[in-house]
Amino acid sequence: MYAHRAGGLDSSFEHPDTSNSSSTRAGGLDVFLALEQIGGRRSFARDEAIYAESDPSDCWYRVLSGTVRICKLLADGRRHIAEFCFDGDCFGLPTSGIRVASAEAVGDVSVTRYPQRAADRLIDENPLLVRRLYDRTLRELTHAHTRMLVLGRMTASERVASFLLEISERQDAPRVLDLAMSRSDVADYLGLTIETVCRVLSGFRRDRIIAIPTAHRIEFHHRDALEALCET
Amino acid sequence: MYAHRAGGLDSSFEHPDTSNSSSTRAGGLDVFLALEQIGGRRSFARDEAIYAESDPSDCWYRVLSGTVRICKLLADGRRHIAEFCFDGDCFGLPTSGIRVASAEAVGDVSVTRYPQRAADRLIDENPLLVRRLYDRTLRELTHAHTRMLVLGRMTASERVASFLLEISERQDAPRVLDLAMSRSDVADYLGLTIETVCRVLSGFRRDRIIAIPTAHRIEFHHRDALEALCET
DNA sequence: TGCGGCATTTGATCTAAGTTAATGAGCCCG
DNA sequence: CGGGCTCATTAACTTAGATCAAATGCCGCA
Repeated sequence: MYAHRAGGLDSSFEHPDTSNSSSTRAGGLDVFLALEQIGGRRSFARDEAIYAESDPSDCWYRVLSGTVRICKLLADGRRHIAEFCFDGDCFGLPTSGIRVASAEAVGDVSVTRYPQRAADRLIDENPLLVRRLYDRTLRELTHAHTRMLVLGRMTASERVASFLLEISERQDAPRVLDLAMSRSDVADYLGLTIETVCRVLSGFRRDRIIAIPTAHRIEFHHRDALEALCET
Repeated sequence: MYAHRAGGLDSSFEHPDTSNSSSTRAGGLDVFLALEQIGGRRSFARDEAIYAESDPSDCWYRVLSGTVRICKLLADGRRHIAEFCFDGDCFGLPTSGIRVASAEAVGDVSVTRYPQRAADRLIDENPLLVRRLYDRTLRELTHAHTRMLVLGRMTASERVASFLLEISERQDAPRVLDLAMSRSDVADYLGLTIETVCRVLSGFRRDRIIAIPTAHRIEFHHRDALEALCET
């Protein structure tokens, strides 16, 4: 249930033929190359804002390296992280003309920036591309539904277990996991507090399910125990 | 923050020209009419399953009347409702070939059923239609992100307030609200228990924010108090 | 190498919401 | 009309996780 790739465009870009769409192949790779052309590269330092909530939304992004967090805030400062984006993931796609969440660099990050107008033109001209974007978004929606189940119905241990497994799958790291984000980011992603995240991790270590050589590195010793915790 | 329409296809169908897409108008209404043609009508009784988790997924649906709930279950029976679908909302759009959630009739429901293959063919032939579906899904994703914030970071009162406002906006009922769903559905939608939902509603009534003439009818007396509770 | 500051961890208490249990209110069907 | 459903409500008590508080450890930098 933690298995997914939130950013599907990456694979679509590199291997368009793996799509199960029955779309015409006319245009082929050119479409995606063209999209790459119109993107400009940007870099952001740790904790820097890529865009803020309520900013006008005139472009979207794709992560080249590093990790990005998508955040929503409540008036009193409570924070929720909707998503972490890794290499190849897209974020900031337009819904209305206004950002409904902010995007921040977790560590140093570089991204490709796609101006909305140019991308829109390209999208309108290339049915295949919309189809890809559509399929990708549908997959993200599925992931969002899984996240809701986690946030709405899972215990602290189950949430942390599902987080570790999710990140390890997305980073394709079955044995050791390097977490770019702080405990506070993890807590805000899981709807918990820093202290609870620490306590659960310490518990897993005590039970020899994981090892924590440094705060940001997790070694999996009994992945099956984590999997058992978040069985649907 | 509760303002949205999860099902955008309804308006797209009826008023395609309100789209902000710069797509060619070639084809116009015909596209949507064609989609309507391939749909067949189905009816389901209260609590009947429209499809189940892990079923093969070969069609999708649009609500004609009644309310549908999209559910996910954990192994031990804990339930989460990802979404309620009302008139005009679409559900069950394909992500993989397997259902990742079940759909059930909250009350008596009638829907249009679109066979996947025929709809896919139509979609591939009509860029405009994909574009609409894409925009709609993007809007749903935004709604999902808001729901995550609710589930991850809001208190019981805030959750219930945001629920009442969300449903009242989606049903376009600013003064009185007829809830098709049970307290248990509401609880599973909000990540709470039945008892907590009752307690919060009773609290709102005690504070004269709402009246509850019958269990399934809510009258708004101080909508602003509810809005204040879920200010972002 | 040692110091300052921040992030993480651990421990002690508190509380919002869950659990358990009893009661009330519709409402269907005989 | 009335008994037996199910669903909703209210109350009493418990608890998972939050909050508050205090180490501990680690990393950058002089």
